[in-house]
Amino acid sequence: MGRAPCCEKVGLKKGRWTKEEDEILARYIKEHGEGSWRSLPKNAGLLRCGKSCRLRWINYLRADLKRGNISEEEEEMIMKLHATLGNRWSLIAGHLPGRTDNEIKNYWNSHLSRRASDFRSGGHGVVVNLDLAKLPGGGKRRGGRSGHNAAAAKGGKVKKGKGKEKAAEVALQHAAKKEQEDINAATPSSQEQAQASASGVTSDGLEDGPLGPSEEMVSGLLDPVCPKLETDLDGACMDHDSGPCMDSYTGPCIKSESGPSGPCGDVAQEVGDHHADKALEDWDLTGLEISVDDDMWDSLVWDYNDMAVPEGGKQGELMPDLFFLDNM
DNA sequence: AACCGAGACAACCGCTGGTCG
DNA sequence: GCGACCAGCGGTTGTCTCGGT
Repeated sequence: MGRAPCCEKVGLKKGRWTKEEDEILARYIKEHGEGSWRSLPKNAGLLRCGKSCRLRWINYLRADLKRGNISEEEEEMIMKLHATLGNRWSLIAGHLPGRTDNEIKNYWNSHLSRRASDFRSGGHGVVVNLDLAKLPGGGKRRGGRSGHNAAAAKGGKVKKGKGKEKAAEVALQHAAKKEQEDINAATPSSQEQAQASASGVTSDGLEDGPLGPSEEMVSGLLDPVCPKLETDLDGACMDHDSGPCMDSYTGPCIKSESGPSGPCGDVAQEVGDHHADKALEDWDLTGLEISVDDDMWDSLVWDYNDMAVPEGGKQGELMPDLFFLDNM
């Protein structure tokens, strides 16, 4: 059967919005506020679907939107956030005031993904494929409104985001820190990198754990409340029985790879620099009810490619810091 | 000047999760 | 507990613009 369409499509206008329609919509929202998108077009006298109105408002008419080119800082931020969040454009957009998910998504698809792809295809750095589909909730589409968003929709202004956004925030904080630390650090030799590569952080043969990590666990790792990893590991890397490398990486980033199941779900991170000795001092598992032996690691899929530094190339050229895996 | 292809961006579509009756 | 409704998300498609031939 399928569900009924979200709105009667008969007689509804599609395609580009006219200036008049924009004015009507903007005026109506100014008077009545956002929300009730389903009834909005009817009440406002627009021959548009509620969804269309919402999209138009969010992506174009909102007063707080920043128009114009994406700055280098914003671009870098997008790259970083994408490394952490994958194609979660709304979360990424949440960290870029005045930018919409649609805008960022378009920008990524037309600019950054190619850059990242080009960089990767040049054999630069290491690719770590983190299969978010293996994470509960991680690989799934995050449609729907969250509870707090629902609350907001009911009238209250509730700050968006919980675990994943927090994760992004912390990741960025650490990225900034790491960037400062790493920027002067000696670039490890290819040999060192090869050693790092040989440390066992590979994906083949990895068995999926019976249960993946809970979203709370993953978020918890990056949660500012208890983010610090502390480890008694001597080595920089956890082997793949115990989990992904917890070392500090810097390097170029990032590619989103489409799997057979579609574009979302996989985040491939290009990791160039492998600071075998830096590692873990910043991380503290204290307070997290997990251990490095936890099953959660088993469901992460790692795919190391080439560790070689591009000839004459500088690692970190494209993306000087990588933090998600650092934090893991 | 006309055509064509690529790039950029706006909008649509299908699906999802949360809420509510 | 269930289903309908709703808002939101991300992928995809459509349209416009611009540069090259």
